[in-house]
Amino acid sequence: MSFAPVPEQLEYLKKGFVEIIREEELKERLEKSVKTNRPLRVKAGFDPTAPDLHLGHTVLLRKLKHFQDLGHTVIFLIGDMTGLIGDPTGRNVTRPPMTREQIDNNAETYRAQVFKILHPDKTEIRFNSEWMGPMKFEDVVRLCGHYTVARILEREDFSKRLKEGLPISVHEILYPLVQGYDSVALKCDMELGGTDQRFNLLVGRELHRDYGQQPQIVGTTPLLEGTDGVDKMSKSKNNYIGITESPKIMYRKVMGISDDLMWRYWELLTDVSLAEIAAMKQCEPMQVKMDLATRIVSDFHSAAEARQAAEDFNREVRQGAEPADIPAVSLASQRFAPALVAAGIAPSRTESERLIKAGAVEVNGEKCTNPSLSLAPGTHTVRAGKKWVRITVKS
RNA sequence: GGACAGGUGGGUGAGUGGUUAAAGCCAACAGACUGUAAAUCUGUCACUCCUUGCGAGUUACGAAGGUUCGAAUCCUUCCCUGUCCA
Repeated sequence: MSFAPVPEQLEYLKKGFVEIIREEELKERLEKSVKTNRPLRVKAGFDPTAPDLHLGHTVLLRKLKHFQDLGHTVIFLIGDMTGLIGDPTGRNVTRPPMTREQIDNNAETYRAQVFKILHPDKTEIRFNSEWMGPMKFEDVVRLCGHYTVARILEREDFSKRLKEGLPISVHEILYPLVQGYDSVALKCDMELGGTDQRFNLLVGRELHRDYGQQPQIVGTTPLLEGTDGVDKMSKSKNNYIGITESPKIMYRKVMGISDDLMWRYWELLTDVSLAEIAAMKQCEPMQVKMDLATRIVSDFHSAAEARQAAEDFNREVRQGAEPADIPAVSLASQRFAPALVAAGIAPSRTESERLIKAGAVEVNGEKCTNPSLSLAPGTHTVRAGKKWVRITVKS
C-alpha cells in the first residue's frame, strides 16, 4: 500500500495530542515510512486487571485509530506481567496474582471492546510476558543498570509521595523501566499514552537509545474527566461511562454531565472540528447535549438504538413516566421495608426504611412513607428515586 | 538492629476512659427547584428487630489479648507505614 503525503498525515495526526515529543522526529519517521513503504509501529499499553473500557480509554484509542486510518500498525500491549505478579500498589491492598486463564479472559474482553474502535487487521495484540517472562534475574539487574534512582524519583507522583512520607515500593520504581523495555522489545516507532504516562513514555526513549535503537516518539493524550467533571474518568471513582453499557444507560449518563464538561466530551470523543464545536455554543445546551449523547451511543451501538435511547430519555426522564423495562420480582407477602430489599431497590433494610421515611418511595404512583405497611397480594409498581420495580406479592 | 511518630467510618480528618454509631468537610443517596445539567436549599448516610419510637439490640476506630462498672481512648504482644540513626 502507499501512504498519504507527510504534511497531510502530520496534520491529521497532530490534532488531539497534548504533546508530541518530538514533532520533527515524527515528521522524519513519516517521511522514512513513505519512502520505504513501511508502516510505523505505534504502541500503547494497557492494564490487564481492568478489562472494561470506558470513554476515558477511548480518547487514546481514537488517536490510535487515526494512525491506522493512515495505514500504520498499532500494537495493543497488555501488561500482563504485572497481573501475574500481583501488584500491591496502593498501601495495604495486595491484589492476588491473576492466573494465566484470567488474564487470557481479560484479553479476550479487551479484544472484543477495542475493536469497536480499532481496525482489527491493523492491530497487533501483544503481552509483555512474552519477553519479560523469560528474562533472568541478571537480565533484570542489567536493565536496572540503565537508569538511576534519582531520575526515577523525578517522576512527579514519586517525588510527591516521597515528600509526604507515603510509601513507595521497590517494584513501583521498576515500573517505568519495565514499560520502557517493552518499547525496546517491540522496536516501536512511537508510543502513546495519557498525560499521566508522560514520564514512563520518556523512559522508553532513553532505553531505546541505550539499546542502540532510535528513540521512540512520544505522544500524550488528554485525560478525560469523568461524569463528575472533577477527577479523571475511572471505574473506582464511579464516574465512568463504559463502552459496553446499554444505549439507555450510556445516553442517560451523557445527559447527566454538566454543560461545561460537555464541550470537553465533544472535543475528545467526536471528530467534530473545533470550529464547529465553537459554533454550537450558541445553540440550546440541552439540544447540543442530546446530540452528543446520540452521537456517542451511535458510536458504540447503532443509530437506531441511539434514537430509541433518546426517546426513552424524553419519556422516562424528562416526563418522569414509568420506564418500559421495569424488572419484575415475585415475593411472598411481607412487610414493606424488607420487601424493598428483596426487590433489589435498597441494599439493606435500614436503608430501605430511610428511603421510605424520606418520602422517596411510591407505590402505584402514591407516595408511601409508612415502613410498617405490608403490600397486599397482587402486583404493584414501586419506585424509589430513580429505581423502579414491579413487585408481585403472592397471596 | 536501635530511637521516634503514626494506623479512626467510601475519602479526608477531629476525638486521648463515660449522652461518641464516633465532630467538620467531601463523595453518595433522597426531597425541593430545574433542562433528572450546573448552582442552591433540606434531609439521610453501620446493621438487625419490632409496637416505626427523639424505640430496642448487635457490631465498629490495624489484629489479638488484658486492665476497668465502662476503652477508639490505658497496658501487652503482633502486623503495617513513615522519619532519623547504624
